[in-house]
Order: sequence, then C-alpha cells, then structure tokens
Amino acid sequence: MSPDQARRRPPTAQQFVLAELRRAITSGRLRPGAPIRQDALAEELQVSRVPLREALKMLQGEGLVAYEAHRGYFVETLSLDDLREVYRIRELLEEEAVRRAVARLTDADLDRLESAQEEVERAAAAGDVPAMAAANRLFHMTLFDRAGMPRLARLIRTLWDATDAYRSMYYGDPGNRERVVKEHRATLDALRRRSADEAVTTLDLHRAHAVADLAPLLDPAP
Amino acid sequence: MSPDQARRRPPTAQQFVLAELRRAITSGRLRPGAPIRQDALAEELQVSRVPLREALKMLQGEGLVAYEAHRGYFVETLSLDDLREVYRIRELLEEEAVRRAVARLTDADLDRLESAQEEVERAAAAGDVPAMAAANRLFHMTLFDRAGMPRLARLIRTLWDATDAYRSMYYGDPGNRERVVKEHRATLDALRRRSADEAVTTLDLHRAHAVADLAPLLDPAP
DNA sequence: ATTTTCAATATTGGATCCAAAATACGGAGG
DNA sequence: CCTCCGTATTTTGGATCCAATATTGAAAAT
Repeated sequence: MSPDQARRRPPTAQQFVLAELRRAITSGRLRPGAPIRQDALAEELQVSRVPLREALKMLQGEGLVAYEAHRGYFVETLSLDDLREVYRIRELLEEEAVRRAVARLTDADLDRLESAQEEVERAAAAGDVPAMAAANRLFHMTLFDRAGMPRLARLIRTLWDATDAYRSMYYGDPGNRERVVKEHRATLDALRRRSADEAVTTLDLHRAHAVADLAPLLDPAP
Repeated sequence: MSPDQARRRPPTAQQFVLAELRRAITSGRLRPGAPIRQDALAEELQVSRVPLREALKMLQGEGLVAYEAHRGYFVETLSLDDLREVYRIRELLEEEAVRRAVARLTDADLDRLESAQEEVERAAAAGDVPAMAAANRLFHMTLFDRAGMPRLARLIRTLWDATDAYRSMYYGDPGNRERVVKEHRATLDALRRRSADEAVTTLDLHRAHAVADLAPLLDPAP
C-alpha cells in the first residue's frame, strides 16, 4: 500500500500568483477600484502573464476582481448595498453551518477554536492587523468547516474574502478589535454549552456590528 | 449625449469558449468525470489553448469542472451527498430570494413568469429536453432576479448550473416533466396571490422531488 | 475656450513555442 | 503471471511573440 494516497504535486506558478494576489487585495495593498496592470504585476512576481491571467480569472469568479473585456481587471469595489447583501447572505449560510457544526463539535474542535481565539486576542492586543485578520478567519472557518458541508464552507469563505479589503480598515480601530474579541468569547461560550441558538445569535450580532461600523467608510452609491 | 453609454465591445474568444463549454457540460455531451483534453477541445472550437484555459478556470470556480495540478481538468462529478448539499444551500438562498421578490413583484413580472411557464409547458409536451431545461431555468431566474440582490441571484444560478448535467437525465422522463409543469403552476399561483410562504413551500417541494428522483441515478459514494 | 480628429502609445487578447510533469508502454526480473 | 523499473509519448504549465483594442495627447476646427 502506498504511503500517501494523494500524491504531492509540484507547486505551480499560478497557485503562487493566486495566493500573492489574494494577499495584495485583501490586505489593501491593491486598493479597491485600482486597475491591475498585468505586465507590471507579472514582472513583480517574476512570472509571465499567462499564470497571472489564470489567477485573475479565478479571483473574478470569487468576486475579488472585476473584469471588462479589452480593458482588463480591476480590484472590486463594494457599495454599501453590496456589503449589506454579502453580509445578509452570510447570515443565511452561516446559520446553517453553525447549527450543523454544533451538532458535531468534539472537545478537540473546541480546543482548536480556543487556540485560534487566543491568537486573535494576542494579535488584537498587539495591534497586528494582518495577524488578527488571519486568526479571525481561522476561528470562523474552523467552526464552519465542522458543518461537514464543504461547498457551504467554501461559499462562506468566498463571501468572507470578498470584504477583506474593508475588514482591514475595521481592525485598524482598537475599540473594534476589543469588541471582536469579546464577541468571539460569547460565541465560544455558546459553543461550549452546545447552544446552537445562542451561537447563531452572537454571530448575527457580530456581523451586524461590523456592517454598522463599515457603513460610514463606504460611498453610499458608487 | 452618446446613444449607448455602455459601449458594445467586440466579442472575445474566451466568452465564446465559455458558453460552448458550459453547454457541452450541462447538456451532458461531456460526461461527468471525463477528462478535458485541451488540445482536442481547442482544435474543435478553433481557438488556441489560452482562452480555453481561462474559460476552464472560470468553470472551476463555478464548480462545473475539477482541476488537478499537472493532470488537468475533469467534468465535475457529484456524489449523492454533494447533490443534497447543493439543494440544501439552494433551499436557504432561494427562500430569501423568493421572499424579497414577492415583495417587489409587478404585474409585468408576473406576465414574464407566465410566458416563461408557457414555454416550459410547450417544451415539456414536445419532449424537447434542452428547451425545457432552458425555459425552466429562465422561469426560476426571472423570479430570483426580482429579489434585487444580484449576488444572491448569481450564487443561485451557479448552484443551479452545477447540477445541470444531471437535470437533463431527470427531464428525460415524461412523468417528471409533467410534475415540474404542475409544480410551477402551483408556484405561479402563489406568486399571483403574493403569498411568499406558499411560494417558498411549493418550491421546497419542487426541489425535494427532484432530489428524490435524482438520487437513484447517482452513485452512493464515489 | 471647447470640441473633434487622428495619430502615437499602452494594454489586453490570442497563438505559438518550449519546458516540465504525468501517463503509457515494454522489457527484465521475480 | 505479476511486479518493478526505465524509456517513449502524451499532456499540461509557462514564456514569448504578434495582433487587436483601448487610451492618451496633440493638433485642428468650430
């Protein structure tokens, strides 16, 4: 019997490019609305335009970049309405994910959530915004992955990433960081008690606060 | 003032390829699980592999094809669990879409739904499976588009298309076609009465029947 | 001053070519 | 007969080159 069934494949340039682009966009280094110049980016990443374009096509499908034929790719901009819509859809999907996850949560899962949360707290205290964003994402996705619905988890992940460029602004404020920490604690407590209802409620509040705080940062109708 | 604000752009090969590929997969001409040979397909479509690969990357994002590095693209296969998951997610999203749509439905919208339904009935009676699939899709999407949530509508559309290869089998049976027609009628009646609850219920039933009938056609755990 | 035209430039779209990896094949050995 | 191993072939991944389109800028006309 072969030692690893799913054989390790050599990394491809497009995977590297995809990861780099994602970081550049979600971190805000590429600003919303900015055109993406393929030649410049390709040179910066030391690859040709082919894998870059393939990565862009993926990001287009995920809604991170917009595409116009013969004009190229642009970092997607979200209107306030768009933001509200994304969060509303997440509300629908995450409720399902949380309910399923709670029914299957093991103590080991709770330990993983606890350590993710500790990392969130560490990053929040240190004011390390990128680390906080990463840890926060890990916390939520660890939970959602436990639902045993991979497509649902992937959809939530995609919606999550679609607002990452704005999330970074949100974490810039220490007060917001503190509140995120507190709300995670409330969710984690509910999960420990296996209370799906409470977990859903705390997460809904969590999201509502985020929308309320992000709203003023966005143009009313671009 | 210019006559058309959004200027018509020349069509790109990748758009053509994307549409062709979608048809080939959803119609079942490319069977689930089949490898997609880029050279052969490119030659058949009279384009180079570059636009083909970009189209494949989009379809990968939509879940119509699976990708393995250095092995290429394959038409996505759905297990029974996958199918159930897709339909469950649709249930969540479509409920929201229907409720919002009902609140905004105009008489003109109802007329459009009526004519879409008439086309479904014509195709069903004639046993024209592709026409029925197209008309059926139009009926549902016309409704969902009225929700005024473009991202939600796009998600539903994507989930819908992900099972199209199997839907064609389903429509092969005259009895199934008849039932679809009846269930659409029930939904349309509910919409005319502006009863969101009933519309949601009839659509839930509609979906449940489809899953029940498709289940035997799928491998239990591929 | 404003608008229009038209050439020059920049940028994207697509085709071809080469490199790298996986698969298929065939022979040697058990 | 089956397994293992090495080579040939096929297929994908990526780079480069050329064509098509959009953008920019300056000159000319109103």
